[in-house]
Parts: sequence; structure tokens; C-alpha cells
Amino acid sequence: MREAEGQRTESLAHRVPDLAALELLLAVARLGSLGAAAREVGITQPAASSRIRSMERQLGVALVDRSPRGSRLTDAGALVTDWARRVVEAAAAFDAGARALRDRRDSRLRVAASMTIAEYLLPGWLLALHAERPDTAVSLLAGNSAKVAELLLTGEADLGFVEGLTVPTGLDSTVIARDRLIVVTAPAHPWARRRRPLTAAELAATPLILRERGSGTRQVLDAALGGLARPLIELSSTTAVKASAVSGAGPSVLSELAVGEELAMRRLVSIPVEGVSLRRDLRAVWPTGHRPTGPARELLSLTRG
Amino acid sequence: MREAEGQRTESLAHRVPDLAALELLLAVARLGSLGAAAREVGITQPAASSRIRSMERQLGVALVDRSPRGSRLTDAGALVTDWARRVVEAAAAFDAGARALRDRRDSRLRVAASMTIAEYLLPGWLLALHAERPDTAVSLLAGNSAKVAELLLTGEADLGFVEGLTVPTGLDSTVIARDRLIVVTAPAHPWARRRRPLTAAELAATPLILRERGSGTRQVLDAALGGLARPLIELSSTTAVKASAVSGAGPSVLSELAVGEELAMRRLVSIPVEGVSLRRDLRAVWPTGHRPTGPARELLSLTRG
DNA sequence: CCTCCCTCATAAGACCAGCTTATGCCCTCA
DNA sequence: TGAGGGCATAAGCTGGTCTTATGAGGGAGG
Repeated sequence: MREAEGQRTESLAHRVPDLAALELLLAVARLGSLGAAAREVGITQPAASSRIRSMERQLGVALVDRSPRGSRLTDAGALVTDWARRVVEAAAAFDAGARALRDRRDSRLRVAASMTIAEYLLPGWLLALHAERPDTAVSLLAGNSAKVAELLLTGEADLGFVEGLTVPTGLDSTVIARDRLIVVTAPAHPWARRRRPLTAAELAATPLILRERGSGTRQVLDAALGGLARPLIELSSTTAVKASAVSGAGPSVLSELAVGEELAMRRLVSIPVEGVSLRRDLRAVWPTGHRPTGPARELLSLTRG
Repeated sequence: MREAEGQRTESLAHRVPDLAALELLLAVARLGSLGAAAREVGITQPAASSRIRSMERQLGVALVDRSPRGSRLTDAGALVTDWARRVVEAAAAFDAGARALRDRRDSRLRVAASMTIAEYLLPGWLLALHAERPDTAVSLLAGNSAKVAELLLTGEADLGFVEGLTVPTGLDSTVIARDRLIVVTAPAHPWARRRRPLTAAELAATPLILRERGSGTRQVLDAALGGLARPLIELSSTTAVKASAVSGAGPSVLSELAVGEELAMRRLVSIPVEGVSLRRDLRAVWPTGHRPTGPARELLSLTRG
């Protein structure tokens, strides 16, 4: 446990301006004027002025140079704005996902996806789709491969995404991306200082932090090792596995999709392995013969570039 | 222009719960109880109950299953929580960065960094450092290579990070990472459908969206092409270049650090190039002879794993 | 079997942050 | 020199969110 919460003199929310303020800051950066930014986000100029000022007070940093002919970001302001942009983008992904969960029934496009794909890839696709076809309502149903297949075959979903080794019967598919499982440990783990790649035998012999049997990730790992992965702990969500690995409980094997952030922030390090293929295909699936059309086709094309 | 703002029936902030609510949700997920989560984030149980409930109303999705012996996330709730975690992590990075900008003077560790590094890598390092040494106050000064060198040589900074081709004189350095410049276009650009890599000659012959002359990125590109990159537009910030490329104005060459998000979300696609080396080293630097010690050494070790 | 403790929900009232409207000042440009 | 765009300040309202106080449901142990 013990995850994103690192430091907390007084929770994040008290130290980070709220989304509205961050969006306002982005608008100021883009438009070069408090008043214009205010108009864009739908508030009055004094409100914008006060909001930016209180943000500067909160952060203890001057963000914009005000002048009688407009406002420009200070150097620090430019940096803060770039960091703010990332928060806003994460929020936009959150929104796109949440929207799809809500729009349940009457949507033009009903998508069924495995958890990993729904979690890591779908929000981005939805944002891209929305950018091109703003009025396409999408609904999302998440489940394992079997559930995805069922939803497609009963006509409750139009397009599916799965990450297993096999394509459920009755479905056609196309590979949209490849995923790779990687061995990770906390930076303090001895493996992090190895000079030679891990061998398959070593990996198979070492107890690992794993998802429960039956998960897509576990299947691929078991297949690659010959059905032999030893669990140190079995947990029921990718998040729990990551948290456990980050806390140093032991090595784990996870999708590279799942640990991108942790690797970038060095909360985990990737351990090279030789002699095992830990790749797996991510596939879009649909009922045999019912080639995707309309919005489904549109979404599908976005997933491949 | 026209960037992260895609859809807006009513700005993001009205559709995405605020950070306090997202943190509360993460706490509920981790602890399995509204009351316990409330205690952790420092509010009362009824406040937590009401906050979660209004979040569910706002999103139109049931997030937790309440029972007399605790609360567990629903399936949708687990997904929402994972998306929320990303927002909170971005906010944590924002906070770590902003904190360093504020702590100006009396810090134990004063870091000077080039813009690209300060923007994309430093917040992560600061979070990692904070996790290991919670009471190390860090201050950040951002500028170009020359500025970083000056700050180090005048003793106003303890450790620097630069991304140029050369190391400023008077400084020792170590390579901490490699960065690669990549050619990107909007997905709709003809290059996105090429089957063969771009040649150096083609790249040199095509007008590109670029940073202004003198920027680190531009220097590397000019050097790789033999001083010949043709500008289609010249912009003064990486952000502006990205926005322009995303909007389809033309191809651009950018650090892979800068476009990770855009590639993942398929707002941009990477075009392979052959015959040019667009790699560059990211280096930590310090005054010749003054090998980093104490907190500086600590931070340095984090940047390499 | 009853009681205690844990869970969550509801109600009523206080508080504070942020908005709007109404001004005023500064600067630039025609 | 006046018009217009830029920003700041002040006063007042509103709404969301907190707290305290209380109730109701379920499991465990005496």
C-alpha cells in the first residue's frame, strides 16, 4: 500500500490550484490576456484576476507579468503552466472515460474492453475520437475476454478490445498494438543492480507478485514460462500489484502499459530478461462477419494511427 | 493553438471532481471504508459520505458498494479510481515542481536545469527524492545551458542539468539519460502513411515547425542535418510547436520527452527516419572538481536508477 | 440473546471561497 | 484628446462543503 501519497503537510488539494484555475492559467498563456481568458472560460475579468492572483499567492510564485497591454507568463509561469497542462490532460482523460461509463444505453457506439485496455488506452482513444467526431456518444463496458465476447455476441456491444493470447470463438479480430510484459522491481532490489539479463529459469524460480490466476497478464506469463510462475503474493488488481512492487515487497511482472508512469518516475525499474517472449497482442474484436462500420470503424482507425 | 480544450459543454472543472474528492476516492479504494478514508484525509465521516455520493451523482456512475461492514469499489469505480490516480499523480508532480520554484533561497539543494529537463523530468525526480528524504527542501532555477553554467559557477546552484551537445567549460558532467529527437506529424499527414523510413535528405528538404534558432532542440537538429533545417514556422516554446503540429500545420521535430503523451493519445504520430542520428545526451553538471555530495548526490543517484 | 462496535446515512446550521456588478486607473492609438 | 483595451479594487450575494448530532443496520463476543 502506501502509494501516491508521499508528502502531505496538508493534502495535495490545498497546495494545488483547482482545475478551473489551471484551465484559466492555460487560457491566459494561450491568449495573452486575463480578460480574454476570462471570457473564454466563461467568467468575468475580475474573477480571473483574483483567481490568478490567489493562485500566485498559493504557489508563492509570480506567474504572469501584467501590463496595461496584456499579460504574459513569467519564466516560472511557463514552467508551472506546462505542469498544469499535464494535470488538465489527465483530467480530460478522466472525463472522457467517466462520460463513457455514464452514457450506458442510448449511445451510438458501445465499446466493450478488457480492464487493461479500458484503463490505459481507451480514454486517449475517446479523446481523439471526440476531437474528430464531437457528437459521437460512446459507452463503455469493461470486463475480461469472455465478458467482452459475450457482449459482442449478444449485440450489447458494437466493438470490443481484448488482450488475451487467443481470440474468443465467434469473433473476428485485428491486432491494434503489441504489449510487452516486463519484469519490474523497486529500485532498491538487488536485481536492479544486475549487469546481465535475467534468465527464464531464474524468473521461473523466483516468487513474484502477481495478479490472480486467470488474469490476462498471468496467462501470458504462465505460457511463456511453461505454466510455472511462482506467486509470492496474488492480488486482484493491477494497481495493488504495482503498489506492492513499488513498496519493495518483491519483483513483479506487469504490462508495460501499466508501469510507464512508475518507470518514468523511477518508482520501479525494469529488469531485462532473456530467453522468454513476453509479448502479447492487443486486438480489436467484433462478431464474425460484422465488420465494424460507422463510429466503430472510426474508433478502430484511431487505434492504429 | 486550440489545444487540450476539446469538448466543453461546461468546462472540465464542472465535470471532473476536484482533487480532494479524487484523493478521497483513492483512500476509500485503499482502505475499504468511507470512515477510515475520511480519517486519513482529515475530514469527518459524513463529509466523506456526502462527497463520494455527490461524486457519484456528478459522474452518473455508482462507484462504491456500501455495506454495514465496509465499502468496496464497484467495477466502474475501480476504473474511475485508476483514472483518478493519474490525475492525482499529475497533481503531485505539479506540486513537487511548484514547491521547488517557491523554496528559492534557503534550500539545502539548489538545482539549475534546462527547460526541457525541468519541464518533463525534474518533477518526477523531486517526487522520488521526497519519498526517500522527505525533509530535503529543493529549489529550482530554470534556464538555458549558459544560464545553468553561470548559476553553478557563481555558487548560486549546487547541481545542474543540461541537454545541449556540449558541456559548458568549467563544469564536469555525467550522462544521466539519452534523449532522441523524433519526427512527428498529425495522424492525418501523408507521412503518417508512409511505409518506408524518411531519408535525411527528405527531412532536410521539408519545411518544419521548429523552435527558434538557438534552442537546444534546434541545435541538435541542425547539427544532424548539417545546419540546414528549413523552418516552416518558428515558435518560441515547445508547447507552441506541439500545438501547431497537433493541429496539422506540418511536420515537426521534437524531443521524445516532449511528445510522449501526444503519441500515446495519438494526437501525433512518430515518423521513422534513417541516416541521421538525432540522439542527444542529457547530463548532470557541476563545477569542475566539486563532485556532488549530500542531497545533490542523492538526487543524482535517483536520476540514473 | 443482548450489547457493543463498526459500518453508513441524514439533517441542520455555520462558514468561506469565489462569483458578479460597479467602479477607477493606466496606457496606447487614432 | 478621447476611445478602448488592459488590470485592480470593493461590496455584496450565493452555494457548496464542512461540522455536529443523531439514527439505523449488521456482525461478534460475552
